[in-house]
Amino acid sequence: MKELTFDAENCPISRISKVLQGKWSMVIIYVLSEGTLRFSEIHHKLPHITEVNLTKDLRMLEAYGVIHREVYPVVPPKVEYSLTDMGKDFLPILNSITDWAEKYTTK
Amino acid sequence: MKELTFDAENCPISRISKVLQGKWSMVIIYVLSEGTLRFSEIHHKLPHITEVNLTKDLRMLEAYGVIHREVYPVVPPKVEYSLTDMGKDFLPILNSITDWAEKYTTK
DNA sequence: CGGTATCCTCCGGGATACTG
DNA sequence: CAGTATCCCGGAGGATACCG
Repeated sequence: MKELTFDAENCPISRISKVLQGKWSMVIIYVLSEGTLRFSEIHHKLPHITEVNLTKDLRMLEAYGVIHREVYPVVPPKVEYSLTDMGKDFLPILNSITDWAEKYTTK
Repeated sequence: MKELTFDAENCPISRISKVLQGKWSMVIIYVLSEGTLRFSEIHHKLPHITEVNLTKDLRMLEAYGVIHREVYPVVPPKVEYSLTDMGKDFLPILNSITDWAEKYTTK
């Protein structure tokens, strides 16, 4: 493995950990893996997260460049979320994590 | 991708997310990737984490089966930490995450 | 429809000091 | 050496209500 320092500046793990630390980050990425979704569609798939926190997490993922937010200036409002290339590149990792978790954890 | 439900009971992502949510979890796994380490050695490699939280995280990782804690009944105390098979299986994932973070984030 | 505003609680995580 | 014991604080995340 590569040699790393363990501060947020130089360590890629520390740098990206904020994204993965969110309770809902990975699940949001997962539901967006199937394609573009509107805010309400995401919320419908993830009813356990509140609108406040869904908004917060979506903005955070957007800030990190994982997802793209497209606003259509229509009435009623229409906003679509989709994975960026960065987000799509995370999908195989997410699959690995899922497999790993399934192998070693039990219901 | 597989079909999942998104509660901690049935969704492997949700089930394992606690492990990855910890600020230091992944870095601890990383430093243990090179081999067995004593408490003080881990702490030396990760000086930014307090002993309290290092202890807490180590116990959590142990509870999830990611690391093994071996206590030697000697004076002064000697405790060694190492990765379990589950922990070792996570290393390629950790590498992927590191590469992904390096590719898309900047210092 | 896609959010905000507000309030509240819990706990992750830091700082410091102490111990078997 | 390998932790505990306390104290403290910010912020994650939930609940509810409201808005352009």
